[in-house]
Amino acid sequence: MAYWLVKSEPDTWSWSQHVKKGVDAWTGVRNHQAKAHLNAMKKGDLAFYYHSNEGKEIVGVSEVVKEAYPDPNDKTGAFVCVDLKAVEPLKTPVTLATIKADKKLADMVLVKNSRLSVQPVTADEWKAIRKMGGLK
DNA sequence: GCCAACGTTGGC
DNA sequence: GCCAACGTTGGC
Repeated sequence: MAYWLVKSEPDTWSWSQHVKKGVDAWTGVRNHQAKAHLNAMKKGDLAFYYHSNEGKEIVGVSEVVKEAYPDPNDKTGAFVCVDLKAVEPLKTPVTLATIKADKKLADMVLVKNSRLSVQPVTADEWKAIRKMGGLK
């Protein structure tokens, strides 16, 4: 079981849209590092859902329900996407500022390489953020 | 194959 | 809206 963090601009695709749809394809990745992470995702892995620009906070938890396959929106066929299912929202969103202020989390990829849209999260980071978000 | 120029992302 | 950081492109 691995943990991830995926980012979306709420303007484009927000958590509430994700929840409404239930399962949706995580498309639009056009970066090779992010692609490598998508390829590493396994069915049943969990991912934090992060809102960039608006909010700058982790708002929910999603589950990988389909492993990487070619992105239907990518004409070149070079990039992939996965299917994610909305699992549960955080009771309290965990903001970027909060993460930066926490010693345990200050070296997360989210802080170090904020532009990467799909990132690995360690088990420790996962637990800490769930707790901060008000989940068991 | 190097590197400068450019475009995009995302925090502030 | 600005700008720093990063990735990509293209000239040499």
